[in-house]
This record gives sequence, C-alpha cells and structure tokens, in this order.
Amino acid sequence: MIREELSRAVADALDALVASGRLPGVDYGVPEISDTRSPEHGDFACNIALTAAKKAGMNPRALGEALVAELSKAAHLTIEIAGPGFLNFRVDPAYLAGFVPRILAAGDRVACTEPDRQLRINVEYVSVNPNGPITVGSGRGAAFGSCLANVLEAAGHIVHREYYINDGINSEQMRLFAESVAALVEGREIPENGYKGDYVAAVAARIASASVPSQSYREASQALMLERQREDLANFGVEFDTWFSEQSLHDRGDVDRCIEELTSKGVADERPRRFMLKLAKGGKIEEVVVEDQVEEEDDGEALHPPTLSSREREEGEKGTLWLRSTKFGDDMDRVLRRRDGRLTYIASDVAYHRDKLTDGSGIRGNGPVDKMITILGPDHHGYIGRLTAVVAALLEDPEVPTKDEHPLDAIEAEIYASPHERDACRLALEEARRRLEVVIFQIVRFMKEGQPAPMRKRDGNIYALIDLVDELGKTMAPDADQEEQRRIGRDVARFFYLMRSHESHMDFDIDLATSEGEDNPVFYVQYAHARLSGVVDKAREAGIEVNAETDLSLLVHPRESTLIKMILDLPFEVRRCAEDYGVHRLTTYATELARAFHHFYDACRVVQTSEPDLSRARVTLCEAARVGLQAVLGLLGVSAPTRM
RNA sequence: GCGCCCGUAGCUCAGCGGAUAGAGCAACCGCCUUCUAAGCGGUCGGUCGUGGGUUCGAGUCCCGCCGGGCGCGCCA
Repeated sequence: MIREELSRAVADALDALVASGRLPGVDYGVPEISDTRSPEHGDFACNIALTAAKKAGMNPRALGEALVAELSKAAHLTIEIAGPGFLNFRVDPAYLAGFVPRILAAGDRVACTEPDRQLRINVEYVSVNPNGPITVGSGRGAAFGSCLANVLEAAGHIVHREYYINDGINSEQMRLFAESVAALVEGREIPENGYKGDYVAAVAARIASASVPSQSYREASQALMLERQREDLANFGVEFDTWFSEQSLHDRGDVDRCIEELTSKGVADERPRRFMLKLAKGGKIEEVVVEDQVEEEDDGEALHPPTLSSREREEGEKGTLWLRSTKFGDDMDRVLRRRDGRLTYIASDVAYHRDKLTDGSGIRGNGPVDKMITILGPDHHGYIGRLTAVVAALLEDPEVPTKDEHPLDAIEAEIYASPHERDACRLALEEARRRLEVVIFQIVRFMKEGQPAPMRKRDGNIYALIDLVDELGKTMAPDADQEEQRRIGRDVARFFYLMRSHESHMDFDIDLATSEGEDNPVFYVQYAHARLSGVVDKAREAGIEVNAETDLSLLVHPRESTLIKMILDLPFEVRRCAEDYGVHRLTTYATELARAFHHFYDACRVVQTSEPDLSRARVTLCEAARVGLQAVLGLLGVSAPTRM
C-alpha cells in the first residue's frame, strides 16, 4: 500500500519534469521504494536518481534535487538527498497511522496483492512412490510446496495443489515393494534389493490379517502405504486438491493415445538406436553419439521380471520405442516402451503433462493451466531436462510455419530431418520452458549425535516425517496431550524447514532442534501473537475497544511507526516471494514483525485508563499487528495460538 | 567428464546491484509490586573461499580457480 503510493508519487514527479521539458521523455521504469539501512536515512529510500541519471543526461544529485523540488509539494513527506543521490523519505507518523484502518479492513487478506497478470498455476509437490512413509527428506518438499502454493494464491493467482500417485502397474520399484511384502506374508526371504523396513512388516501384517489374495498384494500394499502417506501429510498440515493416479492414465487409454500422437508426429520411433549428446561447458553440443541397439546386448532376465509370464513377454515383444528427447534439449533419448513391451514411467509422464496442460481428465475442473510448477527433491534434478523435453514434445506442432532461416549444420543434421523440424522443436522447447517450471529443493542432512543419519527406504533405515513431528512435540511439551504435541511438533518442523532457502543445503540437527526448545524462533513469533491476543482481550475488559474510527494520529512513538511500517511490508514480501519462490523470507519477516511488536510492547503501555484515546489508538494498532501476524503464520502453515 | 546447489561471525543461516554486512544459537553483563520475562536492553564476535572482469557502486552479476554436497543409460 504505502510503497505503491510513494512509487506513484515519484513517477508523477518524473512525469511533471518531463511535461515541463526539464527531462527527456524516455522510459525511466517504475521507481523502486526500498528500506533504509538505518533510521538516520529516514523511513524509505529510492534510487531512481541513480538509475535514471544516465537516461536523463543529468548527474544523479542534480536529478535528485529536481525530483525533491517536485515531491516536496506533498505535506506528509520530508525528503533529503543523501550519498551519491538517494532520495530518503521521512513520512509523517500520522500519515503512516492512516494506513491502520486499511490493514483492519483488509483483514485476512492483508497479505494479498494483485498480480500483474493472474495465472492458473498447478503446483505439484511431494509425489513420492507409495512404497514407504513420508520421510523427513520429503518433509522439506511438503513444507516448501504447501507454503509456495499459499504464497502464489495470496499473490492473486489461481492455484491447484496436486499430488501425483506413482501407482503405475509398470513401475519396477513398486513391483519390488510388492514382492518384498509378499515375501514377508508368505514367510520367504526378502529379495536382495527388496524393502526391509518395519513399515514393510506393518503392511505385510495387515495384508496377512485381511487374507488378501496373493494376486492383489500389490494393489493392497500400495493402498495401505498411500493411506499412511495421506495421514502423515495431513498431520503435517499439507493438503491437496487432487490426488492424481498415474494408473488412471493407462486405464483411460491416455498413455496409448499420447504415444500414438508422438509417433505420428515423428518425435518418437522404434529405430534401434539411441542418440546421446556430448555437451561442452555451457550446454553447447560437442558431439552426437549414436548408439546402435544390438539385440545380442540384451542382458536377459534383468529386463524380464519374473512376474511377467513368458506368454505376456512374447506378445509384448516389439522394438524399443524411443522418445527422441534430444530434439528438445535433453542430453539423451528416453525409452517410452521397453523391449518387453511394458511402458516406462516417462510414458506416463507424457500423458500426465498432457492432462495437466488441458485438464483432459476433468478431475481438477480447472481447464487448461498457464503454468505447471513441479517441486522435486535434489536427487531428481537430472529430471528437469527430460520433463521439459516431454512437455516440448507434446507442444511441438509440425504444421506450425517457421522461417527456416538457415540450413542444418553437421551436428543438427544428425538430430533433425530438416531446418523446419529444428525450428519447430526449438519453438516448442521455448514454450515448454515457459509452461513448466521444475523447482528443485536441496538436500536436508539430518544429524544425530553429530553424525549424518543415512536414510534409504530399501534397507529400512528411514526417518519418517511424522516421527520427527512427534519427537519435537514430545520434547518441547512433555505434559501436553498428543494432539497438542503434534501441533507443536508440526509448527516447529514446518518453521525450521522454511527458515532456509529451498536452494540451500540444510543441516537439521535433531539433538539441537529438540534441546534448544524454548529458544526456537517459532515460539518467539507465536508468543507475539499470544501476547497481542491477550492485550486486546485485556483492553476490552477495561472497556477499550478496537476502533478504526478512533484518532490514530496519536500513534507517534517511533516504535509505533516502525510496527505499522512492518505490517505494511507483508504484501510486498508476498509479492517478492511469489516472483522468485524464496518463501523462506517469510520466516524472517515473521520474526521481524514479532520483534517490532515486542519492542513496541516494551516501550508503549497499551491499556491505560487515564489515557482512553491513546489506549484506543494503541489497541487498534495491536489488532492490526495481530491480523498481520496471523496472516503470515497462515501462509507458513504454522498455527497462531491465542495463549501460550 | 557434464549438470544442479553451496562456501558470509565459534555453530546454523539471512542478506532486492546501493549507504557503516545482519539474525538466532553459543559466551558474558543487566531489567519483572504495572497489559504474558517464551519478553526487553547491553557486551563479544567478519581478509563475505580465491583471482580477475562489468559498474558511479559488487557479499549480490559475469569468467577462471580451490573446497564441499548431490545427480548423471530399458529404476523413479
């Protein structure tokens, strides 16, 4: 609110200078209003005189002087030129206090802003295989994804939260998982690379007691694991609009249809060769390596799982079907259909992304999306290229006219049939990069007793997210009931995950996180909210009500002004987070807002029966601060307790 | 070899090309007869890995190097 007003004032001043012929009429951009480092520099700063100096053909200080002369016509502003040409704004406290009613009027929409262009965005996150509980590693993606979805929504976009269930019948990993469960149920030894954790035994026990027929082990174990995942995520405060089944794409025939489409477009084929690109630094193609797929190289049984009968194998036997993803910037072609006829995960991905783009299944009821955001863990970053290629292959249109500006060079000639195909593929790739954004969050290393705790699903050495939540809750509130412990554990875990940038590696020291207990910043923020709730209640008991009509110009204490400025920053922070996905800044912001309140509370007594007008103004400010804190905690998915 | 990420206070990490680089923890010293002390005030702590470049201005952008994590062929 306030930054927009100041920015507009500066823009108007520039316009006035242009109109009176003192400046050349060029585009100076939107003036940015930034924070000041120290109070001596006022409340806000603007560097427009520095950035526009060159375009204006003036030195920065002279331009600054001219702007100040224009701007000083506004009564509520004092402006100075400092350093190389900064405009330092000092705003009148009463002017600042005038924003308080606007904060109260915005209520729970106080964090919201209008986007430059509203987008329909599909955010997919977590999406792990249903072969184990949600781990602490996935917890980071869950916290990040849910927070990002909240932020994008607050920034004015239409957001759809989605979980992709990897329940495809062709999945090697799920086959192995089912086999491990089956082995336990039937008292055999778990296969060598099988899954060995306690949770596998738990699934096996439930299957055994329900006397599930052996041919349904796979479905049953998958369903049980999925149920557990949903529960764990709900307990972590993570919900989805859609749980999208991979298998449903096969059942509807979507995968077959997409493969048909790609084949007829010529971006997928059965030629027995794979193209691989040798890339130099910077992604330039150095060499195209063509590998002929010789039948003798077939390393036999490994590709033919025992669950597939020899009859099925014979029937499925066709040539390998390749997605020529090298046409779309991927570093090697990908298999869509294996030699034994079974489709790969990538084949499902093709259909899945088609469905996301068009909502062909109608499951979301949203229609086509402008942007797909897919949040993946650090071990999946190699997936960016192939997913982008998948989307590009879907978007490629051989009929689209291109300019065919130059002939194929030697390297291009190995990949593309014609200049037209090359240009069409490039257009599709550019569009794919706009439509699909794969966001990788970096690894979380869990430290226990000073040692990194290894985590692998298969050997059973996993650390479940829900166990972390419970552990944190129990340590920090030993006397609370389980529901309360879960809430506390969830709040602490979410805040901790979100404190660091998703693109930074992060150490999660369990011992430290639990031992630091009361010093956790989440309590600092929540305590501010509880204090605020308490003081507003206290005031009401004394007959002092929150009232937006009251004389707020009494709020002239520097700590009052600082608090108001801080609340007004929320939509600005949200907007930034929505632009670069750096939602971790909201934890910093929440801490700063809490600090601004604690400082205010320390210096300014709110409830004073001898000062009814001031008390009313202050309690009204308190309510505004409470609304702001509640909003930011809501975005983080952390609770805002009224008592602690 | 190629790709992604990281290197900032003793530790964990923030830091929008902008002014004197910040927070929490750890260590030390103070403040509760007054609205919640899970709070407030203060002290200590830095060659921003390194060398160049761009810029009026670089922790931030570009290039090189050093160090670390992760990933990289019919698993996902």
